[in-house]
Amino acid sequence: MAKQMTEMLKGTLEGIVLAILAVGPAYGYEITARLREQGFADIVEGTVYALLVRIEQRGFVDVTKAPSEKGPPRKVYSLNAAGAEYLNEFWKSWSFLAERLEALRLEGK
Amino acid sequence: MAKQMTEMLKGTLEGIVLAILAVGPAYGYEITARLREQGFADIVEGTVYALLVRIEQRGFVDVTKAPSEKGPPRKVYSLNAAGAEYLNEFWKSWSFLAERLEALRLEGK
DNA sequence: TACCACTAGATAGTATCGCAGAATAGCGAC
DNA sequence: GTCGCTATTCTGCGATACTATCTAGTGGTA
Repeated sequence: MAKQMTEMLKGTLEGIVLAILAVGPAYGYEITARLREQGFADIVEGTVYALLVRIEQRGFVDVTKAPSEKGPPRKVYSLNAAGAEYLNEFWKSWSFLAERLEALRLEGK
Repeated sequence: MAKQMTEMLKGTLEGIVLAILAVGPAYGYEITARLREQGFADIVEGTVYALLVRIEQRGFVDVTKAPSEKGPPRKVYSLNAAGAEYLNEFWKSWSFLAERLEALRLEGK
């Protein structure tokens, strides 16, 4: 993927993962796989796990353990109230940015 | 500013500045002022100057000096062919991200 | 003179992402 | 029963970009 994507993801990936969790609880491995399916082919697992640790420490998600058929137990994350509010702020920031960029794109041609 | 914006700007601010330069040549102080007018109130000048140095070193802009009525001479940046192409790639990355996020936002409610 | 607006830059600090690899845990084959 | 495979999580280092704050030079004005 374009190297620009790497930098663009900083700050947005967090929102993306929170948005995924807003749809329903999920665990790290699953989230990574879902991102890959949706076209974020180059997102490394380590990145997702680190992000999950961060949002857990900031209290945006609740965590439960669930057994897996194969492999270590899954850590299932679900968005809580604080996380939902933070996600809402994220959407505001994103909307602002997207509007500004759309305006610039039109202006440029 | 929401702290989210700071991280979100990484990778996008570069595209924003290039898009501004696509409209017409401009110098650093002017670009900063224009960003502030457009709602990016908290972007500090040092950020813009550092960014301009980067895109100059990567060969995306041509630079000329122009005298100022008040103050030191202006460094006027204008987008060249390489910069235009890079900006085009930026728009592609941005479009992809914006589409994915829009889909997620709809899915979430 | 002193201050303000304009213009450019430098330094140190912080946060996020990529990469590579280790660690853990269950299941089937041999 | 141990070897290997898959699923799942975690960790440490390096690269990059933005912020905050400061330095510094020019010219007009009170």
